[in-house]
Amino acid sequence: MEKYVPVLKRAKLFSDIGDDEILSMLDCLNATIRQYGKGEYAFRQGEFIHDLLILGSGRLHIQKEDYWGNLNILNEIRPGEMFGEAYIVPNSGTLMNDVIAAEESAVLFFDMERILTVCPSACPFHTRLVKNMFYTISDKNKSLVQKLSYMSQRSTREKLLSYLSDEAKRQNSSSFSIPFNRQQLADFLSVDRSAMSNELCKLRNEGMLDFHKNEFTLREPPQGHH
Amino acid sequence: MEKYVPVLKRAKLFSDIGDDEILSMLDCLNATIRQYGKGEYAFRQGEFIHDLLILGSGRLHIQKEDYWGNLNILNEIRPGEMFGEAYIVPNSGTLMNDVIAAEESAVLFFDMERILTVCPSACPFHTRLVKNMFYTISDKNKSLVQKLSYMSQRSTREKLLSYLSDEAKRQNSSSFSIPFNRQQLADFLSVDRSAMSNELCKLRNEGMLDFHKNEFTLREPPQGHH
DNA sequence: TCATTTCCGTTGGAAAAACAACATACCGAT
DNA sequence: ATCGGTATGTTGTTTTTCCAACGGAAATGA
Repeated sequence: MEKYVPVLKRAKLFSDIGDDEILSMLDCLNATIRQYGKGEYAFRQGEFIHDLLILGSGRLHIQKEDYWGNLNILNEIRPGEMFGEAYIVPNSGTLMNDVIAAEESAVLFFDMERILTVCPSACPFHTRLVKNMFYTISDKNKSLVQKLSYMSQRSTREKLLSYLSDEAKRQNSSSFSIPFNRQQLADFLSVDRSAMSNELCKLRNEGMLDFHKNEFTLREPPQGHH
Repeated sequence: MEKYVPVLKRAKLFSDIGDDEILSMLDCLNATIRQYGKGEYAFRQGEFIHDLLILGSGRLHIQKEDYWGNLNILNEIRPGEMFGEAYIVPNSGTLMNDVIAAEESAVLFFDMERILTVCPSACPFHTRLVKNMFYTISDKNKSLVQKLSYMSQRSTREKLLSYLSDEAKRQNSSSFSIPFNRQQLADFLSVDRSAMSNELCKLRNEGMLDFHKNEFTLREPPQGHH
């Protein structure tokens, strides 16, 4: 169990909690480990999840298979990442996805009841843990809402403008850089790369913005333009 | 303050907590109220939020204005709903949206620090509150992830299939009803209603599914079909 | 330096979605 | 049953996106 302390130390859930405390909390939280071989299903659609899960080592894929058997990889989980936390809620129903080990992996199981039910005195860092938990989920929540606001735009142009506009706000400057190359940005916005590239250049020609590589600058559109 | 107890009682955050406890917790959590007139800005893009917010009465609109001034109503908040919780996280940056009172409204402010820091003994329902908090956010999180998985599909057809497939899983039957009419479903999936209606009928003609009104049945596609 | 690879922009044709306009079915009220 | 309103389905046109293919620029590495 000790071998995973360095991984957990970097996990948001345990930020600001020291090595010793983490180790003692693993006990307090009733943590257990399960190993999965490459290609093995860790969880299947339809299962109930009762524990908070953190990947200790390896790599997991969150996959979805629809009614007609079409497969779709939704997400890749890296060591230290928490997952499945949304399904621990009572009456949240069963898992809607499959979780499969992309390589030999170890998953840590934490008893959720113990995390949320504060122990009387044993763990002084329990409050810290609850806060981290809340912060982690809230953060995820926030980025999901933002992404959704881009994706709900109908056209590639609008998707780009809403995303870039938000980044300008977030970085508090009309000049900013983005953490994506073109292909990644296209994937993030769920559009075709070449079409997006084309649209970006149109926007530049119209004077809405400038860019080179992943440095962007938003501009006031020329007067009289619609 | 007492007048809002019935509203809070119905709020997920206070579920399973009695009237008396709610009232005493309002004190414990340092709750305050602010009133907003119709059309007044409750919060503006760029502000920091430190408190958990619940709408006591009225109606709020979450709006977004982009760099070029285009307005977009993202969400409508009803009494009892919690909002802005994602921005309480330290270093989460400032609010990305405007919040405007669509009608005369009252907003309750709760001190987040006090919610997450468990008081020694005074509030026996504090643990319940923390759980509710977690459950509420997780629930939201789950539905966001799901919606995102539909929206990230490129075509209307794929959006429909992934949504309907998920509903079949969730209701554990290939026959199920959905909580939307056509226009609402189109809005939910961010597509054009008539195009979606058209696509649904194509799918029916291909033998993939059947429906009338908001009752759907998924079917195995006929053999030999691609 | 040269070869290889990756990234980015461009183009044209095919496919799909949006849009507008209309037809039909359904529903509630009188 | 009739009327008005709403929800849904249908069709044809316009616009947009997707897709595949290509060329040049920049980065990488031998």
